[in-house]
Amino acid sequence: MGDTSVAAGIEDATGDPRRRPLTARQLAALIGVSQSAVSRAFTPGSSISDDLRQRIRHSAREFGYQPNAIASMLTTRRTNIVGIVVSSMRNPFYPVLIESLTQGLQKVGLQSLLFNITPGANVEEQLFAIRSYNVDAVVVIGATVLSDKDLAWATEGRKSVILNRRTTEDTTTICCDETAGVRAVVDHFHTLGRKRIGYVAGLSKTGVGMERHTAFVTRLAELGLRLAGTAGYNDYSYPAGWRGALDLIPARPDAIFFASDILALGGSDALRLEGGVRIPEDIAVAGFDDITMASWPSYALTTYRQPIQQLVDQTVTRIISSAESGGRHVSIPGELVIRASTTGQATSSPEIGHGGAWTAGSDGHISGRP
Amino acid sequence: MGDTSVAAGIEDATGDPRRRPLTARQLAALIGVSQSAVSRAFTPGSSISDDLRQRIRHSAREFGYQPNAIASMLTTRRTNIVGIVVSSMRNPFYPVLIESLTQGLQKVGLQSLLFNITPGANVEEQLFAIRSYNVDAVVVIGATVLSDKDLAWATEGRKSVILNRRTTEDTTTICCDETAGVRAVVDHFHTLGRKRIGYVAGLSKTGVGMERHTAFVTRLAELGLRLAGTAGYNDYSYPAGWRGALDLIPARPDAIFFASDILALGGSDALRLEGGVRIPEDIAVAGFDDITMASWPSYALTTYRQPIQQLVDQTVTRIISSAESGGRHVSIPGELVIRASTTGQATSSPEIGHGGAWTAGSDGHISGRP
DNA sequence: CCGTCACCTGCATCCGTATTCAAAGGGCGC
DNA sequence: GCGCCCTTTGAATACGGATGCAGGTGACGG
Repeated sequence: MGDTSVAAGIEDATGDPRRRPLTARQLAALIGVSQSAVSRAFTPGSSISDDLRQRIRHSAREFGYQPNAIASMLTTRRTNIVGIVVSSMRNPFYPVLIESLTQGLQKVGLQSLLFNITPGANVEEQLFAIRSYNVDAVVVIGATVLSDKDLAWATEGRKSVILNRRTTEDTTTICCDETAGVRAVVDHFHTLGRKRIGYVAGLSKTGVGMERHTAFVTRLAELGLRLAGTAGYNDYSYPAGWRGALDLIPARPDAIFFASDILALGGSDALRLEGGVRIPEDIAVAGFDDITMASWPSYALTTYRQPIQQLVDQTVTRIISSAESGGRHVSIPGELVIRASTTGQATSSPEIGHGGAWTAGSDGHISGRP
Repeated sequence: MGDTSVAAGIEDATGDPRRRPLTARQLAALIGVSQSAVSRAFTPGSSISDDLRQRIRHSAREFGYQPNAIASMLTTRRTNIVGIVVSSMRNPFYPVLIESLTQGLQKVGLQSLLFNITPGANVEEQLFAIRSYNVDAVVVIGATVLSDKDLAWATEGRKSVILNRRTTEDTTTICCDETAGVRAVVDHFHTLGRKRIGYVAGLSKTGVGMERHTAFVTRLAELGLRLAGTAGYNDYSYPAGWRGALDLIPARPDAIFFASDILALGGSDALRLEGGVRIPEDIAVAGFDDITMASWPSYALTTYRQPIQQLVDQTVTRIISSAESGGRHVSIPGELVIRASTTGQATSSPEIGHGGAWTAGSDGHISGRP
């Protein structure tokens, strides 16, 4: 349980007795006030005069005092830490989501403790860790590795938000509006006159994959379109998309919807490089997520953009609000992004986000260029 | 300093008085032993009989007791938390590195607290946080946003490892052997008979970019090859690679070395889609890192693979060892991965890592396929 | 049979801060 | 001038577990 730590062998970094940081009591003694005063100087909303607070904070800077967050966690029973549970960052959608989430949390003074739950590994140990670290909230991203039971145990007694995953447990889940997204894509195919539509799926279990698939089949039926076929390899990855697309070729689809962009990228390459298929002339292709690469001119992938910022905002809001933790299912609409993989219209060159340009002569010297 | 927390407004998740978890003292009372005994039952290597330990741990499971990690941090002065400082996860190399690192740390019982330092943002606040959370060690990944001074302050008094970045401070840095890598690539170009080689750089300051550039120019000179030109946009990104590659076309290179894979991908697309260049017939292309996408058949990018697992292993080793924190520069060789972007030889289809295959009929029902 | 010693166990104390409570000080109205 | 109340401050205690120290037990040798 708690003693599996090989790091019990972690040792002190400095040979000499590491100078312990100043404590509130010491600082208080130095400047002739009480420890309480020091504590109050760093506690927003506490009863202390502006004058004293300024004086103490000034001395704190001078002597290098910083409140010990660990100690205050013990008394306040709040860690200001959010546990982020994730099972893989291989799908490019996740790093961006995690980055946004981390930054969103930072903005409100929360830190992110990352729990990487890998399939075969020490799942139980990690779940124990989540609990013993007393995180204020848990955000689960995908992580279909975890059973609903595991999930419930990990989030028991604390706020939690589940992103991009379904669960039968009574917790808040926040997702992009999968159904609307899938419909938008299918409708787009329909508008373009495509009749035989194939589907390449990702995971089939607790993820949002099932929903996308259901919505897809439903919408197809509503529009009277033909499901050319379905393929999937229980994995959201480029190779899975590659093989899934090839599997569908015999069914002669004129459009393929991939359950996620990363699948679509693999599928597109397979179609073009191995299948000899032209996109979108022979087969139109669309994905879901709008990862960075979807916008690369080499793919120009039509896709449904997940509203990352809003997903994050909602997540942060629910974490810092006092709302009961009971289950709420938030569904946020995304946005259909139409690119050449369905329309064939060329896309413009990518734009550089930031940073100045510079070039250098053949002598290798690099010089600035405004 | 410590009071900027908007999350001070974080509120209790449950309306009813949240049942506090069992404490060691309570458990001790329940089973008629002392609190010390409970503590020892969960402290490896402490003086306690096997019998008692088993009994206590058994009751702990029964009553749902778990040691409070926060409380033990206070007395042991060890958090078993490693701060991971990162500035962006946009370059696909980083998510994989972070994932590996997190898992490597987990294996030895360490958790990862993620600090996302963004350019314009609350850098100072984050640095304060790193210190006040008393992390046992700090791992800085890239993060050229931070000045050497910031770095020193954040890592002061604790173990630290800097990955993929240079610093004048006296800390351990662990990098792939940039020089060997660049040489391997240049030599490869040379072997292929390429004579006019261009270079597309990334960041120019504290990153490893300068080293790669220096090594490149040096090796070129040694082999008597011609530097066709250098371009760069102070950014490791696809668009930067795109524009950098286009900048070089007038110089008529027959090979281009990109300072990182993500640049190379953008560059390759620019060359093919906008420049009308054939790869590798007209221009051979190589990158650095070996990110996942480099192996995609659409790019089949020759590159120098960073030894991620070894970088992680070294990092973890240094963190859990008692070695003095003084500066050591570890340089680990990677591996040249030759693909079609230089040789033109076709690459095989991508392989699916895991997960079973399944397909479905046109009725939308998904069935397993072994 | 008693002394010695190794091994366990409990008691008391400490980690560094938040917070309750009481007391001190100041301002104000009557 | 006095009482009252509000603000500000310090003393004391709690948070939950780790650990030094001393006491207790049993084994073993002499």
